[in-house]
Amino acid sequence: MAIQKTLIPDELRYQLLKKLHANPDISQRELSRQVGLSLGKTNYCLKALIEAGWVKAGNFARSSNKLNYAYVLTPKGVSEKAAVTVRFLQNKQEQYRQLENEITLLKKEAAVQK
Amino acid sequence: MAIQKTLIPDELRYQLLKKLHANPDISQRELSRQVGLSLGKTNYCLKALIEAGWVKAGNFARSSNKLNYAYVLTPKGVSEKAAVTVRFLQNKQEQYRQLENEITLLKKEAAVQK
DNA sequence: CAATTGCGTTCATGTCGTGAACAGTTGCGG
DNA sequence: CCGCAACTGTTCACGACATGAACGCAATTG
Repeated sequence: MAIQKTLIPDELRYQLLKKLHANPDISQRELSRQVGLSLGKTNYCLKALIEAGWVKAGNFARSSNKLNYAYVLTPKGVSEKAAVTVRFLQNKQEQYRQLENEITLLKKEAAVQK
Repeated sequence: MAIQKTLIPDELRYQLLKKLHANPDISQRELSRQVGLSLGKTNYCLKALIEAGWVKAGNFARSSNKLNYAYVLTPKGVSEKAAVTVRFLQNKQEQYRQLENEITLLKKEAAVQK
């Protein structure tokens, strides 16, 4: 059986690409803080984004620092960011509709039990 | 350090109390199917509901069957069901508002990137 | 030239969901 | 009566996964 690498859900992908696009010169620790992930998971996701070809880890900070990479979105990464934003939006809108239904149902229940 | 028993979130509590109230004579397997839980977790949650005094496991099905309990809501269980329904509703409405905000933000982003 | 700081990376550890397996009970057909 | 199949609640070994302390390295500071 082929091993299925745990793939990053849209929500995470969206937030990471958004953060990185706005601020490529950011450490994994800082990124993990801003997105609310553990350091280990951030590292894992970042590698996945790089392997997917959406992000490139170049080192340009202060005179070619070996560490302290800059995580820049590739052209593919930019279009993926746009795509995932749209997908994410549609998802949210679907959730929105479902919530509407659930709320009206809940209101009825709450009224009955009062 | 005191061991913190994993407590059942409102959503689960709501769904379980609702199902049990509508149909007390239900097996754990059937309940797990309807609510979408694993058997093990269903068993765990049921015990928690019983320990909390919201549900009583009496055996009344076909001539005092030793197994095949009936899970009936206690008076406390009934009022908790009403309470959790209201809490759950408020929660959903809060989510609803947050989604509204997120969606408008996402729409802007999607428009910019187009 | 230490010492400190910050970096990316690793991985032992703990947490938690899962469902196959088990023992007990009932109902049914022979 | 007596298997036997079909159900029940309960358990627990297993796997999947998140976590963050620890490590080696580079750059900066004193």
